[in-house]
Amino acid sequence: MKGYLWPAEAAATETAGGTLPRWEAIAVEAVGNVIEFWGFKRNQGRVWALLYLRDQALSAGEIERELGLSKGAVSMLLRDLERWGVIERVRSPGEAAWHYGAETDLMKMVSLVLEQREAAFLARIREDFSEAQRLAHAAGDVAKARLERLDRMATLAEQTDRAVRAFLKTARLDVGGMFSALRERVAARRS
Amino acid sequence: MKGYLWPAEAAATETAGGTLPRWEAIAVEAVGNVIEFWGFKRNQGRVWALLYLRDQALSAGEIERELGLSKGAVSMLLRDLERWGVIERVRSPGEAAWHYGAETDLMKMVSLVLEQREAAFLARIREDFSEAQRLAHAAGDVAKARLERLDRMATLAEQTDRAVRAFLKTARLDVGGMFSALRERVAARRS
DNA sequence: GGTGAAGTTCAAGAGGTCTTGAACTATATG
DNA sequence: CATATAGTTCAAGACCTCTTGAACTTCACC
Repeated sequence: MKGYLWPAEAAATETAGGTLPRWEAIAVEAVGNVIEFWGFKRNQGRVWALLYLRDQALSAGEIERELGLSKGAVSMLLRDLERWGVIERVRSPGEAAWHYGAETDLMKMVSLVLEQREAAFLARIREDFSEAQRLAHAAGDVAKARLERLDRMATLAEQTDRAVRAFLKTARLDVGGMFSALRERVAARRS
Repeated sequence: MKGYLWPAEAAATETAGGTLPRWEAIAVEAVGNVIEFWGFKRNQGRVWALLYLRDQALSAGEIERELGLSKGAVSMLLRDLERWGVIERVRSPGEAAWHYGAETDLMKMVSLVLEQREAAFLARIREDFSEAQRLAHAAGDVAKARLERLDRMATLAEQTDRAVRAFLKTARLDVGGMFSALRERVAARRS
C-alpha cells in the first residue's frame, strides 16, 4: 500500500523504453499497483500483465525491453511467476530462446500465496500468545483484569485468521466462476 | 509480511530497555507482528498493546522507556492511534503530562483504515482500466482477443474490491460480537 | 508574564527491500 | 567440441520508509 498517489499519465509514459502503446502501458501499471496492494512485487504484476495482454509468448529479451527491466530482474520475476503457475514456459519453433506466456488469472496466484503465508504466519503468532498466557498465569502477581485483556488480545490472531479465510473464499469463488475454462489446463500442469 | 521468521525468544528479550516482564514483551511483539501484517507500523501495534495490557493510562515518557522508542516516535505513534480512535488521551489528576489509555479493540482500527485506503486505491485503479479500455478500442488495430483479455483484466480490481469487502464484513462481525460493550464509549467519542 | 516540563516537527540517517550488472553456467547449433 | 546466445546468481548499490534527536512550540503553574 505504498503507491496510490502516482499520476496515471506519468506512469504510462515514463516507464518503458518507449515502445509500449499507451493503453497497454496504463493497464500494465494498473496491474502492478493491484499486485503490490496484495504484498507482491509491482514488477511481478507488470510482467504478468504484459504477457497476458499480448496473447502470445514473449522472450525474456522482449520483456526486458518493453518494461525497461534488467536481464537479472526478468529472470527472477519469471521464475516467481512460473513457480506460482501463472505463466508458462514454451519452446518456440525456430528460436533458441524460451518464450513465456500467461493464461491464468492472477487472483489464483494471490489467493494461493496468501494462504501459504497466512498459515505459517498465524501459527507463529498463536504460539507467541500461548506462551505469553502461560507465563502471565505462572507469574502469579498479574491482576485478573490484565489477564483477561491478554486473553482478548489473543483473539486478534484468530480474528485475522477468520478474516483472511473469508477473503480467500471470495477470491476463489470469483476466479472459479469467471475463469474456469482457463484454469483447468494449469491445474493439470502444476506440481 | 516481512517478519514471520523472527525468534520469539529474541524478540521478547532484546527489544525493551529491560523493564518489561517477559510475558508482556512477547504479547507486545506478537501484536506488533499482526499489525504489520495488515500494513500498519509495527510500533503502532506495540504501543497499543502495551497500553491495553497495562489496563491503565501511561505517560509518553513511560512508553518511551518501556518500548525503547524515542520521544519523537512516541509522539507520532500516539497521534496516529488517537486519530484512529483506539487510544484515549486523559489528563491525570496531579500530573502535568497527558496519559494515554487503550480501551478498544485493534481490529476496529484495522477495518476502518483498510476501508478508507481501499476505497481511494481501487477507485484510482478502476479509472486507469477504463482509460486503457477506451484507448485500446479507439486505436482500432488491436486484435479482438487482446481486447477481451483487457476486459477480463479490469475485473481484477473488482475482484479485489469484493474480496476486501468480504474481509471487512467478517472483521466487523467478530469485533461487534465480542467487544460491543467496549466499543460504544469510543464510537460516541469519535470525530 | 516567566519558567520548566511536555509535546511536536522535520531534516538527517538508519535499516530494509528490490534492482542491477557482471561473472558464471547451461544449452543449442554447426 | 567450439562457439554463441540464453539464463541464473548474488554482491553492491539504489531506493524508500521509519526512526532519531535537536530545535521549536505549547501548556500548566507560580
